Amino acid sequence: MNTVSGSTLVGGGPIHVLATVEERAIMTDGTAPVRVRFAPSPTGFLHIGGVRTALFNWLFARHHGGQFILRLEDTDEKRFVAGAANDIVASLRWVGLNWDEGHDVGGPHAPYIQSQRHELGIYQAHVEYLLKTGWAYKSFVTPEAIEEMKTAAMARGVKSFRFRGPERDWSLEQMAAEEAKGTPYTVRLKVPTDGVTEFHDLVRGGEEISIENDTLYDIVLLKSSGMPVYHLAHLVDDHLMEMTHIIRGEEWVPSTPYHIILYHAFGWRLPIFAHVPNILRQDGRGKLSKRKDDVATNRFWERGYLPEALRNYLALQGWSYDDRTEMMTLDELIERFTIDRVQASPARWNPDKLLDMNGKYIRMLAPDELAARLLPFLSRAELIGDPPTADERAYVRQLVPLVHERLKELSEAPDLLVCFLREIEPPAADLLIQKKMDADGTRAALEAAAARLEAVEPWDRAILEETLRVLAEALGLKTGQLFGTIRVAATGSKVSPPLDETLEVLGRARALQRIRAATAVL
RNA sequence: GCCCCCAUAGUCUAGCGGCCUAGGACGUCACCCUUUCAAGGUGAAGAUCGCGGGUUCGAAUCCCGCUGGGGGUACCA
Repeated sequence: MNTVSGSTLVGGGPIHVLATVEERAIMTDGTAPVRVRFAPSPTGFLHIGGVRTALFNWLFARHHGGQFILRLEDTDEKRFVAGAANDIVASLRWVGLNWDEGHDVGGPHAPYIQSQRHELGIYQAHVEYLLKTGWAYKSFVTPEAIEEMKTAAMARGVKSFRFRGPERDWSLEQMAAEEAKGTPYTVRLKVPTDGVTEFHDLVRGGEEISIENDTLYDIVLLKSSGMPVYHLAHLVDDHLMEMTHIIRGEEWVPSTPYHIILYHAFGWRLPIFAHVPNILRQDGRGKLSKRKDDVATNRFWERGYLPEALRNYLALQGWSYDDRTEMMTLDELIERFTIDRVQASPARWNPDKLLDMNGKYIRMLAPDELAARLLPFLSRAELIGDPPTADERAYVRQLVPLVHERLKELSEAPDLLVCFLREIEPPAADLLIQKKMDADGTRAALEAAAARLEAVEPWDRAILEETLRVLAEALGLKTGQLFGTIRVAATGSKVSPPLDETLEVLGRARALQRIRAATAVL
């Protein structure tokens, strides 16, 4: 029996082809610690769908009082992107997830980065075992040759080509001889050619998912570079790291049979599988893609989304609690999240819903908190300093009530508040002139308003409103007409927070100066 | 092509044989509130539960077929 990194390589226990119903129950009844993982590949920014899968794993672990592990699967040398790991970590933390074990926090099963585990020889040792037991073989056929075999087979009328290496029946000696010649090779799994492979899925419930082995092929386990492929590496690590449940995207369902066969080959007990539904694009045509959709998690912050809103929305992509509860705190999600309520059918990305939820979360924020979250956006728009001065902070805090229930994205704040933080150009005459009014009437109204506002005491929104209402009546104007004109004059825009509050926060001097400047335009 | 999975309004979903004249949310529309925009309130439209067969006294709920959608089909994960 080989021992690798302190873990038993191959157990001598019984082969569990399927975890029994009883075992599945035991593994989630709290008597056995639940251990799940999120294992992203550092090939770019973290996809929003990845966050959803991570969230489900995390909620599952927390719900059952188990452990959540982060593992980096960087066995693809070609697609590796420097810095991606940092982005993934930052994105996960941003939405509020933490992990009990991982490359950055350590843990009893370190290392948690596959390239490092590869260097330790972990995968190679496991492959040796498969080779020795006849579950794998070295294949010297080149990719080009396989391609030729495929076209030839198709030409012969074979409906689907399943590659099985001619070396399947070679002896270890034959393989060694070929290897000695220096011929490059891959190691492939010797997949049974008959019978069926079946497994149970927590999300799909009901019957076992069953696949005819003759529709499978001999997958590569070790690339010619010696680097393991996902199918081998993730499985060895999941076993060594003692995962009890594998919660992953449904795109893995088709390759699960290979994994079952591998577990069988190693004589390991199966973990429990739960394939969570994909998130489809808005139009339903395919799953969200990095190329076509705005799915970079790290972009949601700058787009003005609150992590709690994104997290809540994501929790509802493929999972629901009941027929009406949608807004849930982290603790509520943990308490309520169970796999049996995860949907088997794909969800669809719905930006409108996310936006609505974000608005709701913004409205739930305490004013001080919203002010704090708004500062970076205002700084980025260069409306305040970076970092902001104490005066700027205080002023922004004053502005919060004006936009609090009007924001759906924090990123909208600069546009809404620019007129308070910057001087404005005098507005165009046609903007100032309200319905059923003309230039003369508008000028007269603004002049009268300026006169009244000059004298108002104190400069308080209730007084301001009352003053202007009285004025409107005196001028024979509708409140909407007078307020509209002053609004444009004071803010440069037809849309603004309520005029009384706007004037109050603007201050008498600036308000009057702007109204007078506008009057001059007419 | 082959294999696998899925199927309730435009979208997300509740429903797990009778509580359903199918509930909630987003979106849409109308009205109310109102100084604009939001927010909030009220209400409406929108689903013959994809289609066709069964099982059953009874089916959105169970079974089969079809259709449709999605996923997979790499020395990527």
